[in-house]
Amino acid sequence: MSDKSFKHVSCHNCEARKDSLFGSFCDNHVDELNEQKSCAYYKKNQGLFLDGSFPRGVFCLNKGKVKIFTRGEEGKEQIIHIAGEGEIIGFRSMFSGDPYSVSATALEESNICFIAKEDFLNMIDTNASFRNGIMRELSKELAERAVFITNMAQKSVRERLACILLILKDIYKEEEINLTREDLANYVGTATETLIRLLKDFKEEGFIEIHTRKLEIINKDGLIRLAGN
Amino acid sequence: MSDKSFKHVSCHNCEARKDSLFGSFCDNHVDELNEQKSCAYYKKNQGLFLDGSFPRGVFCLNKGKVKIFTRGEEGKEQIIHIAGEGEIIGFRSMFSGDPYSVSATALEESNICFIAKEDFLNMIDTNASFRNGIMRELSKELAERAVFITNMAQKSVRERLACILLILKDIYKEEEINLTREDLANYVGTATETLIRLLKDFKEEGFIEIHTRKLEIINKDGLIRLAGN
DNA sequence: CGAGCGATTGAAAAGACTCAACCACCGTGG
DNA sequence: CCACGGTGGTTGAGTCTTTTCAATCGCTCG
Repeated sequence: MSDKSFKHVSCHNCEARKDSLFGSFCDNHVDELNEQKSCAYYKKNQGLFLDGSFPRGVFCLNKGKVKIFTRGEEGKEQIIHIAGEGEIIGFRSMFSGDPYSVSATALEESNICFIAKEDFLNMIDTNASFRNGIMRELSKELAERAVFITNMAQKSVRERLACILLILKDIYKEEEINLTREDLANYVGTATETLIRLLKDFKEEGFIEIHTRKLEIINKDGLIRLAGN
Repeated sequence: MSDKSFKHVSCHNCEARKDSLFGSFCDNHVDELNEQKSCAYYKKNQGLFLDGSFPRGVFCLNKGKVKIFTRGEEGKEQIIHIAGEGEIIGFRSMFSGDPYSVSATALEESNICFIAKEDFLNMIDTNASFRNGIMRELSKELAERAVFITNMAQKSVRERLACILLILKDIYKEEEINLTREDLANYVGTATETLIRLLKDFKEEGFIEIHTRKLEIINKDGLIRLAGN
């Protein structure tokens, strides 16, 4: 219903691909990838997949941002990760045979390609270096999540907010961070009201600037000191 | 220094292997595995590896329990996982080339085999079904950790304790749960004192029995209701 | 028998959440 | 062009959970 066709990006000159796990593909493989993938435009807040549904393939983010989240008992979202350009989304569930354990939703207008499970698994089986890249990625994420767990368990909300802002800085690069207060709170793992109060504190302490909805980090080192890891 | 030689267990009749990722190995592969692995006895509190050091291979737990943990800023442990019999430990870091992001320590007297990185990676490359098992395992753990993060972020300490007790029940099976209060607190992500108070509550509410240091779950359904997921 | 670690308890303080109300901006329809 | 409704943002007050600190207890290992 919302598949307004976006420009079909070729994998060959896809900037995002170059830093991605597909980056080391030789021309032949890129050809193949380019034929197999389909391209779609996603509106803000449009879902890619839902927790509990069965995966049919992986998504590759050409342009935009996507939040990966779970839902707790009362339906409250917990954001686990925000994917940026070049990221492959949903490949974890390609291997387990289980339904998705997380949901994914576009945070802004995004251009996202899709590769069918069969094609993806075929790449994994036949391309050892790609496979190793995927395994490395799985391992890295596992390590990241261990740190995340530790932060959640041991840091104050204030420290966690500093951590998350630094992570977001890396994702948004030179752009301003553009998330609803609720999404940000659901990433930090706190109540929206608490988050708002802390943002105000951070502003007063000169760590950030608030441009209505968007955030700009103006004292990265200060945040690093505050975050403490 | 503490390598009191334990009985050398053969992979062929290793009970733990049968439920493990090595379980589907054919006889030839088991032979090979058996020759490659070395076997060692670990005392309680003896470390397998430390965060930051470089992995030289993987560990396979024949008998005992091993805690996997990180350390937060002030050195406080956060337990991420407790491994039981049949688990392969440390294979995540085989792929990334990075040093360990977590530490591992035996929680009780354990018998643990070791497989050199080279041999392990060779198995991965040559044995597709084993490889798939490993990838499935990586994915499963990723999913588990997403749940863990959500629990940490959204549940009260009381609910988290219920969750963790249920997880421990699955690991310890019919045995009583045998952890220091501090380890348990570091798993739940709370202060030791808070944990002790909650254990007392749980006892008074008829969920558990406390035998000095050991815990026994006597109302699993109650805990499930309390944990709420 | 004594040292020391792990377990326990109490009291006070801090951090975070909830609830309730209010504001501000934005797009819509009249 | 303006009033209206709605969503997302903000603020305040009160409450509750959880932590911290300090002290005590009890068991076990040399």
